[in-house]
Amino acid sequence: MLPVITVLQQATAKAIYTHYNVEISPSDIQIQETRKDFEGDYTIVIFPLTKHKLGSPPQIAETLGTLLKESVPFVQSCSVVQGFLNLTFENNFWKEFIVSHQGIDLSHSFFSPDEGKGKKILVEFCSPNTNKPLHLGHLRNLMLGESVVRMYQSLGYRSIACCLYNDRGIAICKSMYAWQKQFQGITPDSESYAGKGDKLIGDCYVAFSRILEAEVKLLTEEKGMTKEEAEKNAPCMIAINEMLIQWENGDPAIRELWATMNGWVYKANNRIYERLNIHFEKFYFESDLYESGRDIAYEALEKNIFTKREDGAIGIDLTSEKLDFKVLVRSNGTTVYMTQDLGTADQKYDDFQQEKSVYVVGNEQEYHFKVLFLILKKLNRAYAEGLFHLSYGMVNLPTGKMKSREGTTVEAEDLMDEVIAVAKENTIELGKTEGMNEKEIDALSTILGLGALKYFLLKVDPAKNMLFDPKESVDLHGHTGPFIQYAYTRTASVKREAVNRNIAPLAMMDKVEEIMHESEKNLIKSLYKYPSVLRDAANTYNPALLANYAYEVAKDYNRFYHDCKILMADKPYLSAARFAISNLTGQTLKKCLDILGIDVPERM
RNA sequence: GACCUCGUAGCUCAGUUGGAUAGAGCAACUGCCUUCUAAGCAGUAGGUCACAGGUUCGAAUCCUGUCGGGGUCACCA
Repeated sequence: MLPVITVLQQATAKAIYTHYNVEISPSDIQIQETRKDFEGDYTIVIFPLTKHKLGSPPQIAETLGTLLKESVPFVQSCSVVQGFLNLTFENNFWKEFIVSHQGIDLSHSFFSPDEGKGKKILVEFCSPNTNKPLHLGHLRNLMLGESVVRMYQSLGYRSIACCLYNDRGIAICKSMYAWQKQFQGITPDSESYAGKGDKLIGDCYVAFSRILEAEVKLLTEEKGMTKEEAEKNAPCMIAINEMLIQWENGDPAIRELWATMNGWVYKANNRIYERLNIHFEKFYFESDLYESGRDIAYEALEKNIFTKREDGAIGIDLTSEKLDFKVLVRSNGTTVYMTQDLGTADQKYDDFQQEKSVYVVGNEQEYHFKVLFLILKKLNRAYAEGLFHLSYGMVNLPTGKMKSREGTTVEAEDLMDEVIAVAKENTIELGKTEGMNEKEIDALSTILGLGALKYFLLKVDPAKNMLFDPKESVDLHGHTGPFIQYAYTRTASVKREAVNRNIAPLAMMDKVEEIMHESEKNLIKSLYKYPSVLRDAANTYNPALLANYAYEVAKDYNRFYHDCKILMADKPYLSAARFAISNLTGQTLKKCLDILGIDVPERM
């Protein structure tokens, strides 16, 4: 079944051709949903056609309206308001949609079109350092990445979630050094850490900053050094640089400490991924890949794609692209961050031969990825066309920016615990927990709390910076995850109740005039849009589109629920129709939330 | 300084490739549970779409400039 908009575009283009003998591409016909204050379902915008000299807008609209009524079976009537041709569909069109989709589950092609079948997409996200705990920013990243994975899965793609650990380098050495100095013998299992190795590492990292501060203070005050000199010459800085060299030389003791401490972070992060219901299929490690681009650089130099500067540095001149000369191998022979990215990109393609490859990384790295993708294109990589940087904005707090050095970060897991606790409080307060045991209450609170948090992060356009208000993020009313979850539980409740009432399926011969209450029709129209919303959201890598759509459906359902008796309607066919609509709503909401990584309860 | 990006109701955000009278939620006020879950529904109030020009049948949307927020401009990651 073609989407209505496509059908109408084609029919309109054809009508214009037969009547005016003017050829217009169907995709140039502007069609939109009719605004609420006007009569109609879809509207053709006539103004753009005036440039083909077909007459005045009202004339064209009248003519096309008449022709469309004849050629498109489901167009019942039309009205012309200025340059807009409003089309009203036969109620049968909407009923047909409900009849043919009643009782479908999430594996139905309506929810899971297979247009991406045989294609692969790789999504890299989270990409944490191993020297501090995941924070609020990572949560936004995680939710975006996971949603993109699931959107493409729903389109039939083989969708692969991967995560690149930045597990080596000077920052890691800082935590290691501080542990040696101040945390000897302390492990995640020590009393104050309750198994949370990421917190221990984070504390080490902060401790290093303190050590450095103290040493710098000493050097500036007693030896009269400048701040820069002091930072360079502080004993702890000398020590970590030494440590980095030892690491690179494979010093067993250093490597062992490194592996142990990273292990603490992996364990903690894995627990968080698990709690968020996020599953990475593949982990990459910087420690395996950090030199992997060097060969590519030399190879490119041979092919004259890269050049050697007078000072010996190898890189690529991008001034013709209005960018700078980008160094990829330093004059001392070492590689830079982007060199590693070249190697990693090849590695990914070797592993998966994907058509599309997405990097979910904050917008501060836009320039980096612009250059990286351009270089890969110039290197003629087969996968270069499928690269996409899903760039997202910062998450700010009401108190200002998060800064790890100032301790104003919000740690991911603390936040998760908090939203769950608040959800629990609210649930109990509302008296919704009657008949539930403690375990069930906790399970529900988790679904609601995390649902609120996840939805809060996903409803905002990824491109934009957002403000994270902790109070708002645990809200259960209004434009929130729990609001949508609640609408779902209503559909579930109706379904349970239906068993007692012998609701027959809706049949095509059932009367239609009466089943088109306004709030009923609005809901059906919203449900109908699901596949095109999914496509838009996937094509633009924007889960917010789906998040806002789910809210719209939930709102429409709540109005429908309020206005129309579902199981207790006057006529059996009314109940049948409404029950079918209710069920399709339930599945749609469940599917949308699932793509957003949000669970639904069956009652709340 | 150069480049990128954002600026919509008191606050947080929607607003399709330019289309009709710019929409939600929160906060405030008012109604609605004897009925499938009121974590809901309905209503009131709230706007110079930062500002100034331009493009055109038509601009929150496109162009130019100004102001303001954020970001990036490494042989850092």
